[in-house]
Amino acid sequence: MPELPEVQTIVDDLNKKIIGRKITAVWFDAPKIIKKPKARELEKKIKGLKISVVKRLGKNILIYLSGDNLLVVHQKMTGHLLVGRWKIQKIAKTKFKVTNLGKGPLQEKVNDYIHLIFDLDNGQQLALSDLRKFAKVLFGSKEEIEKSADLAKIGPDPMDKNFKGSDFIKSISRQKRKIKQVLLDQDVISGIGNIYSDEALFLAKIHPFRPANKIAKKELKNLYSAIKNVLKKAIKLRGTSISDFRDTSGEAGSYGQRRLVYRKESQLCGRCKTPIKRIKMGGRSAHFCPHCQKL
DNA sequence: CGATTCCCCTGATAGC
DNA sequence: TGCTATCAGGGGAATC
Repeated sequence: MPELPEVQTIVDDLNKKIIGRKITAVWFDAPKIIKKPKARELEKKIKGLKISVVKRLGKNILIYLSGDNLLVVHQKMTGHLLVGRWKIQKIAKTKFKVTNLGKGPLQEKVNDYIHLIFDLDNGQQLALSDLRKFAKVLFGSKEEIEKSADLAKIGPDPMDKNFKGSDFIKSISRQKRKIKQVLLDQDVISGIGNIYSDEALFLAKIHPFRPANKIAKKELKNLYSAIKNVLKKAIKLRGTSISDFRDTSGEAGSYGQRRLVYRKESQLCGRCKTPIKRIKMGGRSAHFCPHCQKL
């Protein structure tokens, strides 16, 4: 599932591939993914706009367009932004078959779940694939979208140079909730999801269920470094593809092979050889070493 | 305030 | 074989 490193990989790709391109047409077959405005309206308004720059805000992909417009994509769990060329065939009243015209990894089944395509003025296309249809698309004036509830509350970015250890300690230590939950809260700190919260807590030797306000300053400092280090490493390796993440060319990332605890239940801890445990909290699962990570 | 539950959706997997 | 039930999971909303 795309978290900060995966989203950063997409943003970096897009900045190489689609800057300066004009959107010439829009196709969609799952209008519910487009939350704002209505799909038809988005189609009408976005045609002719030129892509100026792509940024990341938490796990959101921000595609800035001419005329001070902004297109936002949140990939949620199974969303993929892809650049390529596809052929669309109507196979029933509301059913379509999307086939990749290029070669390479995009031949995979990711094509079966493409629900939104932007035609670009160089013959390329920007496509949104999403098996679960949880992805979210927003479009409007830069001002309106940036101020919208979806983006306005998003907390500081752990990769931001201005986000200091002292800020992290301050915002975390006043929370009573379990530390894992706090790390997943996008309003407290943005970009971290299930994978990297497990990895960072393992590195910092903190049990995922420990109340955030019961963690010593020194441990929080370690956690701060752990988060930065693991995200940095994952960005370098272009993300984790344990689930189904792919970059804009359909290529997998390789952090998954280096992961320490995430989805490694009953495998042995790399530090102490204790079997890794998996426990549920709410609807999510936490993976950790019951020996190294103290409650 | 915090904690829990449901919902969105669909492929994979387990049980019968 | 083929059906049904359950689960995963980001994030928002509703409820306790």
